[in-house]
Amino acid sequence: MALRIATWNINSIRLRRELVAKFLHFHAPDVLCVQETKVQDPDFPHAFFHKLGYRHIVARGMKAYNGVAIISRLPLKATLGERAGRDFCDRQDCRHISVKLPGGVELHNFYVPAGGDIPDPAANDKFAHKLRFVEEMTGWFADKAEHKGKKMVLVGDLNIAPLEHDVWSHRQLLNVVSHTPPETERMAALMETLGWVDSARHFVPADRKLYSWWSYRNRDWAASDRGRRLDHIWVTPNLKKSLAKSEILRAARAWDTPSDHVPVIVELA
DNA sequence: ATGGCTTACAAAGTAAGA
Repeated sequence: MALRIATWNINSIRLRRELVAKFLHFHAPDVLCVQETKVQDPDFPHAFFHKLGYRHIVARGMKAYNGVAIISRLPLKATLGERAGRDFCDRQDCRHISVKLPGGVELHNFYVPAGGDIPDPAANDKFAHKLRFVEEMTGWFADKAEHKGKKMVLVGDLNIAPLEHDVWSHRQLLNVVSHTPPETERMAALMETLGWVDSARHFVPADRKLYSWWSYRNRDWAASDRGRRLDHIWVTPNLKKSLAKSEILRAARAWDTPSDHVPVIVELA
């Protein structure tokens, strides 16, 4: 039996719930992880997704900013207690939520801080926060006692484009937040912890351009195609042989009133 | 020319995204 997992930075779940419905209808993931829901938990549109057959929802949101949720047609088990997620950098800013899926796969949904404009932790607190956040993720996943032997999937808007061809111009973006060496080096260290497998690059060679985000500010995003791959689905090595398919839904960037991110999907056999 | 746009919010201009 196949398991389809998707991730999508939705940039307001209330504003774009019809777009999510369209995605669920045509792409039928079993589980959808969303980021930037921008809604407090009591206001999450549970009933809307229940009617679409997605009756299992865990959400962790706050007013105006951030927020993550897992929308599923399979039963979910919370693994981290009441709040369903872990706090990073001593902030309760709703950037992580995790559940266990039927069959035992543990799923982690992250919204890593964007990091602001200036790629210097001394001059920019947001960039410092981003680096610390990834370091703390690394420390946590490096704790073998907690994670040993588990089948795990890590998804989300990680806000880092790690490889040369995960951005439209490696040379021009080396000093732009999302593709700087301090970020990509930390992401590599995070991947090392459990030997995480980058599912999109498992199917697409490293020398092919691959993006999941295009700025709103571009006049014609498709023509200029100045994208970055900021959204990821990683699996632990014990799931590598189950990887059956990967898709980045570029077409969703052209949907009416789109998010600036598009859905990323993985299928596990 | 990467910021030209988009979102939320004790609503007119901020803050934030990345």
